[in-house]
Amino acid sequence: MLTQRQKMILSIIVDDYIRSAEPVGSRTISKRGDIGFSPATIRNEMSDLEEMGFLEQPHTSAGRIPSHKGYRYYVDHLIKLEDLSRHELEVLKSFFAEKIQETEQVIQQAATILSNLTNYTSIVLGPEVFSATLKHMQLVPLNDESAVAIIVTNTGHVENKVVTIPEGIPISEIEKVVSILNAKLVGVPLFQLRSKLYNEIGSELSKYVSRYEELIRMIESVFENDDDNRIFLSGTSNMLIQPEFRDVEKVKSILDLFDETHTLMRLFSSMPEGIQVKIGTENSVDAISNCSLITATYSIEGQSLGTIGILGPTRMEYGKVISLLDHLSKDLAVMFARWYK
Amino acid sequence: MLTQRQKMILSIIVDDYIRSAEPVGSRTISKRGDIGFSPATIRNEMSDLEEMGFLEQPHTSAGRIPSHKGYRYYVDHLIKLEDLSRHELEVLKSFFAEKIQETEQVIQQAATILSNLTNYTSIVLGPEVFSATLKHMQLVPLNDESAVAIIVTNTGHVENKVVTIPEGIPISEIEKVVSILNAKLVGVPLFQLRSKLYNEIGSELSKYVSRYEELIRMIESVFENDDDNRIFLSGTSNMLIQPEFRDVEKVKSILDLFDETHTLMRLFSSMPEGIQVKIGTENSVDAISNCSLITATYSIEGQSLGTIGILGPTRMEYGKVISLLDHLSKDLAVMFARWYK
DNA sequence: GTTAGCACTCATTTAATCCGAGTGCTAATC
DNA sequence: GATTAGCACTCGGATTAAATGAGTGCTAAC
Repeated sequence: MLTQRQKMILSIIVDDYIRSAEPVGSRTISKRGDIGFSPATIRNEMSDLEEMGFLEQPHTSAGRIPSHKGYRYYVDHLIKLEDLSRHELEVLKSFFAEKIQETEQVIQQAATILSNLTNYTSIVLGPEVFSATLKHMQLVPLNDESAVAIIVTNTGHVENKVVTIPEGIPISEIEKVVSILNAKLVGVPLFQLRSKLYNEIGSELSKYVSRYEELIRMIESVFENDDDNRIFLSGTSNMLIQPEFRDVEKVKSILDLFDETHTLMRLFSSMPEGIQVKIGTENSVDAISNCSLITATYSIEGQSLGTIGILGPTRMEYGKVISLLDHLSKDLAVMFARWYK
Repeated sequence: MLTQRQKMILSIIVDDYIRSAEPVGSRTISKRGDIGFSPATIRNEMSDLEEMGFLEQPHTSAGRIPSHKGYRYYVDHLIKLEDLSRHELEVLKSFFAEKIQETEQVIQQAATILSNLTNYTSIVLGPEVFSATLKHMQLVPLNDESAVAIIVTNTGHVENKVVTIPEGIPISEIEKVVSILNAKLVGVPLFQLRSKLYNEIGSELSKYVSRYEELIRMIESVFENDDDNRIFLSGTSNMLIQPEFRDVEKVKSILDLFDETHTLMRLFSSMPEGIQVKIGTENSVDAISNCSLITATYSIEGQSLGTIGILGPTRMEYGKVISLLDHLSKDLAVMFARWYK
């Protein structure tokens, strides 16, 4: 357990280092008006803090910087959440004042706003389409072999896929199937579609349509939604303005990661609900072991829809970013709730 | 007009500099087996070439590097197009062997392949949807106020947009409009839709539907397609591996550009047909004044559909990249031609 | 026209030195 | 016992100086 004074010193070091990116020395701390201890005292405390693993020293004659453990303690116990600035509130307000109808646009914009306000990289995972329910489905034949299958959800989201029509099945038959499906499946959440398709619809179809298995397999392929384009990045180049990444070698692997949508998806969809702070190696992805990732989920009625997040150096403005994510995620939740009503 | 020997020397300098990124000296050139002139002679020629503006010297005691004008002359007169390597052919072949049905996926993959094979950044503009013709349109009501409008083209492309339904117009009426539109507009190229809508359809509609102007305005908004998501990048971080961009300051503005989809769209859609090479400041965009951009359009029956391109340092492997783009653009053209048949 | 020779230039590398921020320890002080 | 003043010590970074060497331009000879 840390003494009050140790906490205060740790807190000052973290704050100072976040601001300046320079190791913090005992004199600097001592000179702060509200301290009232000499550098020597501070040094003793810092030495203890280092021994306990909260601080480290880049080299003997440098000041101290927080270790991962130090950041963790700071985030868990010492952090002061900052209120949003007038400007930030302004930006958020005007964002939600706009009447946007496209989910994709909203998400893209949210990402842009986050990266602009923080000067870090933002990563936003759009609302999961799975929990939406089927509003309408349709098949538009393109030619003899293929057709576009279209699914519309109650949230206004449209998924489409080009499918190959099983040979020798007349269009009329397919249309019959689609109209049966529409009658049976409208209102069903997408994630239940596949099981319903097999369990309840299959037998039903067999009455009206020959060779329904092939058709079902075709339709099933439509329901396999690809999540990959749910993810949006903004401010990727902000990574470069951080002094710790001034060296090209060190950013390269991070920027490479940004190209790997799939890894990002995996990383993000594994984030638990609420606000999460992952510091350095707490992240499962190697490329960002020198970064911190803060995420917040937005949800409707306890059901998490998607995730917004900020990636920056471990030396990140935790207080500010957490407040911002908290605020925005709640606003997004409200907005989607109204939207999906 | 350059003498044969000057051309040879310029060519060697460009090739060597492209390979090594180091200024090329007279001794290096002289030592090449097939030259047969002493360094002194080469120096005289280089001095002349510099005076003519084809070469420049980073500083007095350094070798020469090609100027923009030098690269231009090289590309216009000296370039040796390289045949694709076995490996490159292999990759392209297996790409086109896959049966992919989604335009978006094809384009994304094409971008990935380009950046992987070249180690530069690739930028790909997907097929213009404008030249496709309308296959089907539909309106799916979500609730009393809004609906999803869906357009399917003969190429299997689906555009959708959430629209607000003008107050007090019953669904039945809207459905009537849509069915009229379907009857009249199927087969019309998308770029003609808006004019047709006003000139031919307007008067027709007025017979059946009251307050058709509002409806037309609503439908028109659906036809305003946003091009912004036609563009795909890959290998953006490859910019960092170029020695000329080892300095973070210099890449920052380029990476920033990659976030500005809109500028990229403008840049790309202004590219003329065929293969284009823009060297350094020939590019209208400031951020890439130290880069070269090579683009190739792919087209069906003389009608250009989209553009594939490679962005790299001016010190780019022109011969290799041009061959690759040429090859891939033609393959894409064939593929889409068959696809759209 | 070509080339050998030579003086000259200048970025880059290496080494030597200095500087100062910061530490750890000890002894004196509160 | 906690705090602090004092001091020797450490070490990265900046500064300077010298050495290196790749490359040039010019001139005179071939």
